[in-house]
Amino acid sequence: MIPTTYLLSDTARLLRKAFDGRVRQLGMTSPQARLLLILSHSEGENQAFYAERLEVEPISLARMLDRMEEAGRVERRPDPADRRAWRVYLTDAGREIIDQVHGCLNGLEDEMLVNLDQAQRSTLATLLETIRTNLTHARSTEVTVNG
Amino acid sequence: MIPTTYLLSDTARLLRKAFDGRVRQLGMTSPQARLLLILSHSEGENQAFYAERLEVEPISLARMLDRMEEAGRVERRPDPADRRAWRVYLTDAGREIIDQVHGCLNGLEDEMLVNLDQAQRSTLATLLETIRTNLTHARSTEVTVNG
DNA sequence: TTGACTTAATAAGCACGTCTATTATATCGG
DNA sequence: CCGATATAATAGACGTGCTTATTAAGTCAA
Repeated sequence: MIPTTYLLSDTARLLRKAFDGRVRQLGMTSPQARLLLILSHSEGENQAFYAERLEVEPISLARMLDRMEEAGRVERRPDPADRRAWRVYLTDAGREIIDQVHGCLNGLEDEMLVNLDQAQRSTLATLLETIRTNLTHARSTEVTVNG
Repeated sequence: MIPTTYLLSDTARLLRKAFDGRVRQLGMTSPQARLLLILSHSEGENQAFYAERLEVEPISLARMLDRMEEAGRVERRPDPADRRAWRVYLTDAGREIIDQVHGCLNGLEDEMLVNLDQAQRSTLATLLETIRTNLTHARSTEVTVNG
């Protein structure tokens, strides 16, 4: 019997691998692709905003931006109201590949959920949401398990 | 609506974080902890065996072993029948913390699955298994090596 | 035996994530 | 205004994973 912890992290690793394989042809990695999608809906915020959205540390986001800026997909512009902060924008080149990223993501989702009907898919989503909530609150709340 | 791909990778990241936090007190990381558990059941195999078990590349396993050997938890011994290979063993120090690692893992699993009854837990396991299988066979986009 | 192929392990270099520490700037209380 | 505190971003060091390439050794066929 495989512990659910292993099962979950294994599955996620395979997912990341599969997504990496797809978006690699676009010259990017999966976290970068995801940031691009977020930018396509919420452009012009500061780095802390995107770090929060991706649920990574600000420094991790900063490193990613360095590489994506170098690749010419995004650009930092100084925040006119806060000299500490940068505002992040898509470049034209970045904007042009958004559709392809969407294509990769949709294709992967289809592939991943093959053999699962609509009911199973929504059950899965619900279960994962619960676990995510459990893990998010794992630090603050000590919960006892009964039966 | 959050794509299931995101939901899954988010949840896994939180899980990894939570496990890291637990085993950190034992001076190790979650992949190291997992390798230790595998070793406690299957000791004395070569590196390729453990890489396969962890489903990582041999080089990733080698780097992990470097650090764990340095930490005095495992040791490499030359394979008497194959001068290319090393056989991997737990040290006494490594063996002594196995129980604590088990404790971390069980505690995490409980925490993660709070609010899910037995039926939901087994549904989750089944769904994740299906997805894992889907992703394992999702080599269509991958460059084929052997035709 | 020789030569081709495979396999075990490692090296180099990169992406991504963490932690801790640091710099610069905002903000808030007195 | 000033000092304490908080926030935005970055630097350094590290662990884990990948790809690609290399070395050494085993294997198998001619």
